[in-house]
Amino acid sequence: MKTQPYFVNDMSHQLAKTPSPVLINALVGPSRERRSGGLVQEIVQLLETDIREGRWLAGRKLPTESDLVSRFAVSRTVVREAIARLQASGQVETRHGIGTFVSEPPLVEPTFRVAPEDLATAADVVSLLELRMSLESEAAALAAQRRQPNDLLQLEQALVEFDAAIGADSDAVPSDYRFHMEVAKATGNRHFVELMTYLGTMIIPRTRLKTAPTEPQGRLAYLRRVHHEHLQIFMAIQSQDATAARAAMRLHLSNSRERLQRGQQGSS
Amino acid sequence: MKTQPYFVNDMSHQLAKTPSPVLINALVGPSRERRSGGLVQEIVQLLETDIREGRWLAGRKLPTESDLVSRFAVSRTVVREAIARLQASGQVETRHGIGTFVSEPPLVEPTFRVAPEDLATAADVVSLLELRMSLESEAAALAAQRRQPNDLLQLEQALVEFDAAIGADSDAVPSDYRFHMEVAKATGNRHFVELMTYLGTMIIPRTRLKTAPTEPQGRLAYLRRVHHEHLQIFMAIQSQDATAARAAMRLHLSNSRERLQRGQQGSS
DNA sequence: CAGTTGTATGTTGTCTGACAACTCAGGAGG
DNA sequence: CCTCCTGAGTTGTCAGACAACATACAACTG
Repeated sequence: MKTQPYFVNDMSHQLAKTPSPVLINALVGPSRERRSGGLVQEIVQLLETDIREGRWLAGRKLPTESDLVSRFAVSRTVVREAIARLQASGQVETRHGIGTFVSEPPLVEPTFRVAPEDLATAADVVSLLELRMSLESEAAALAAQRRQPNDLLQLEQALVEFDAAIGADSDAVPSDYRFHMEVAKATGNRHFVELMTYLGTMIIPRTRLKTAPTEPQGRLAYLRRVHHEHLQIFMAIQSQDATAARAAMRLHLSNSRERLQRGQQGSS
Repeated sequence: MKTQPYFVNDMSHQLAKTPSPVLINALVGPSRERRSGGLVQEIVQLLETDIREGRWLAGRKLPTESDLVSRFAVSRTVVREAIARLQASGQVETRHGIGTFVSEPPLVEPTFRVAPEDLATAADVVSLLELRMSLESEAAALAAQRRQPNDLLQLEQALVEFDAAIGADSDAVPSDYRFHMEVAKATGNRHFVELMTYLGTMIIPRTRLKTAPTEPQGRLAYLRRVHHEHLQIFMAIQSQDATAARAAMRLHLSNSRERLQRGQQGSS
């Protein structure tokens, strides 16, 4: 205890300001006794709840910075950083020389998502595969009815690509994926494409894990079968036979499902 | 010109500090000649691009605040507010007494969404309806295979509800929606339920607009037909006839589509 | 009287300097 | 060897000042 740490001795100002956080905590409630995670965080939460509960509606609302300073008994620095956080999260908007305004609530768009945790077990993947079956078999039927010349071209190219990937012993998953995407595109309905794209990004990483540990000749036979099934789908689409296309796609995917359920492979 | 405006005369400190923003702009390039939207904003953008382009990867990375102060020739206030913004948007994370760290990229979860703008025309709604057809016809088939006793109960209840709504001349859309949801639930596959829920929130507001302006007796006949179609679906599910369930649902929805395309009504 | 200009006031933006709290590494002392 | 203390580095908070911007209103001008 020979030397006091650097600058401690003059405590006068500290005595003047220490009450502040305590005061806040008293107002907030007995919950956060000691500062946890910073003063700014506290202020942010207070302001957020005020906004969320509509105490200040959209429009010219927030008190001035100096108001907040005296209300919360913190320095302007803290108030400003808190406001900066609110700005960054889009809850308020401040205009130089005028004030800070509550912005319209972002109106959280509902979306369809599959949580990655929901793909942990094989059963999870199967249930997603069922969704794909419903989607893709109908897509195949629509594609058969509506395919344009260019669609056929793209499909053919995807088939060639897949075949080449088999021969080159390279990764066939991308070409596989592409074929299915081309079918979706051939429907002429954007929604099929977009939903397939989403499901693809969700599933692909999984399948790769499972296709890896397979003996070469087993893999080859498997890929040939997949290619053959793709071919059936393609021919049905080419001849504009919606029913056949639907059936071929359904067969293809239900084969995948069986393989997956047997715990072997999981590509589409 | 008797009194100078408030505090102008002493320019000494101003001369000392004015160079800073200019200096920044010189470094950044000739683009933003005059300050536009605040210094903080500038720094935030600079830091963001540095992060996005991986100049500092995840881990202990960001220079200290005083480093940034001298690098950008701005005050620590600005640097701190810039960092506060980055924190709020989750790009960095700072630990008291240690430093500021680039956090793992938020890994923007891909999602499936239908932009409201994409539901403007009747054709848009039809293309979404096609998605529903693919989804729900398969859902009906799966429901027929797997329905539990409780599922049948719920379906029945939805039918009764719909029938009551017809008689009471009240809004039948919710009960209609409920029936379709119950079918999805009966699949035992969460994904069908969730996707249907999403599509429902997306579509419902539209259909309501179109079903409103209809003459009463036309409305009655229409609802009776819908009810009958629902009944067909229910019976197929009850008797575990997957094929019939699929067909009935397909018929139901393609009827809806035709009505919609004729520009008459748009309920499911 | 009407329109413009100047002024006062209030607001947010930025700068500066100081101190406080926290963390870690390294050395003194057991 | 282990423990504790110290010191240096870093972020957190405070306080006060000045700058830039916006608005209302009085004063001036035609």
